[in-house]
Amino acid sequence: MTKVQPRLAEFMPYRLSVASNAVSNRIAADYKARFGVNVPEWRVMAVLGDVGALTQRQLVGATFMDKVAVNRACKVLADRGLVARSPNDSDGRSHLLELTDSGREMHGQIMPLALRLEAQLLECLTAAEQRSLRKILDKLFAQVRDSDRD
Amino acid sequence: MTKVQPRLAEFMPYRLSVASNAVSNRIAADYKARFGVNVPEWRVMAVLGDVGALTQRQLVGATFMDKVAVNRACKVLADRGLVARSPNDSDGRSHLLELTDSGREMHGQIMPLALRLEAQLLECLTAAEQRSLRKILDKLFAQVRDSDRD
DNA sequence: TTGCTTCGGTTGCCAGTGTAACCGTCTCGG
DNA sequence: CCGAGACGGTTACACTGGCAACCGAAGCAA
Repeated sequence: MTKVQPRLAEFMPYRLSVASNAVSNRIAADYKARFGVNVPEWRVMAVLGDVGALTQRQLVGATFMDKVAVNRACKVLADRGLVARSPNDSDGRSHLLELTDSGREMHGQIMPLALRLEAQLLECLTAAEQRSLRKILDKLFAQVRDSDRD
Repeated sequence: MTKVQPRLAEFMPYRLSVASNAVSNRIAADYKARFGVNVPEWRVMAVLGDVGALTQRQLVGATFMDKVAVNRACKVLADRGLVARSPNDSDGRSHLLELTDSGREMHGQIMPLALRLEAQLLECLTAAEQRSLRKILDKLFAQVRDSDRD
C-alpha cells in the first residue's frame, strides 16, 4: 500500500477491451473485404442460416444486439437480396426473415471463413485454455448482467 | 460433420465481444455518473497519475488509443482543469501533460473506484481463472498483432 | 365494440470513434 | 545553411452504434 500505483496495463477491464477490440477489428476487416458485410450483418446471416426464418425480435434475442442494429442489418441484407421478408401470419406487426438462395450461398462461404478465422485465432491457446476462456467469459458476462443494482 | 451448424453463440470472437462490451459499458457508466469522464479520459488520467508528465505521443503508446482519441481526451481534461500543458523544451511540436492539483485529487478518488469495480467484476472468478484470463488475453492480442499478413 | 396498454418495428438524433488532410517543427543529407 | 521528408499534433469529415420518440398492430378488460 506504499506507492505501487496500479498501472493501467494491469487493469483487467482494460486488457479485455484491448484484446477484444483487436480481435473484432481483425475479423470485421476480413468480412468486409471478402463479402462486404459488417459485423451486425454477419451475425444476422449466421443466425438465419443456422436457425431458419426468424422475426427481428427473435434475432435480437439470438445476437445480443440492439433492435435498431438488427433492423438496420436486416434492411441492408434485404436490399442486397440476401434475405427476404415474408409476412408473419400470426402477427401483423412483424415479418419473418429468411435467407434467399444467394444469401444461403454466401452463408455457405462465410461460415467456413469464420471457422478458419476462429481456429487461426485460437491456435495460440491450448485446449484447456480455450475451455477456460469460454467458461470465464460466460461468468464475466453473467456477473455484469446480475449487478444492475448498486 | 453432418449437419451440426456452428451456432453463433459458440463462436469465440462473438462471445469475447459480448462479454467485453458488457464489462466496458458497465464500468463506463460508473465513471460517467461519478466523475463525468468517459473511458479515453479515464485512461489518460490513470496513466498520467501513474507515470507523471507525458506527451500525447507517449500516451498513445501507453493506452493503445488512437492519437486523435488521446488528443480529444486531453483537450477535455485541460478544459476542465484536470491536466495542464507545459512546453516541451526538447521538442517544440509537443507539450508535456501533467495532472493538476485537482486532477491529482480526482485521480486519488478514481483509482480506488476502478479497483473496486475490477474486484467486483473478478470476484466471480477463482484466482487461477484470473491468472489464466490475463495470460489468455495477452496471447490473443499478440496473435492478432502478429497475423497482419495472410 | 371500445379504449388503454403492451409490443414489434422504424425513424431521427446524438455521442463516440476512425480516417484523412493539414500545420508547424524537427531531422538529416547535401 | 537549406530543402525534403518525417513526425507530433490538430482539425474536419464520415461512419457506427445507442437511445428516445414515434407508429401501427395486438392483447385485454369492461
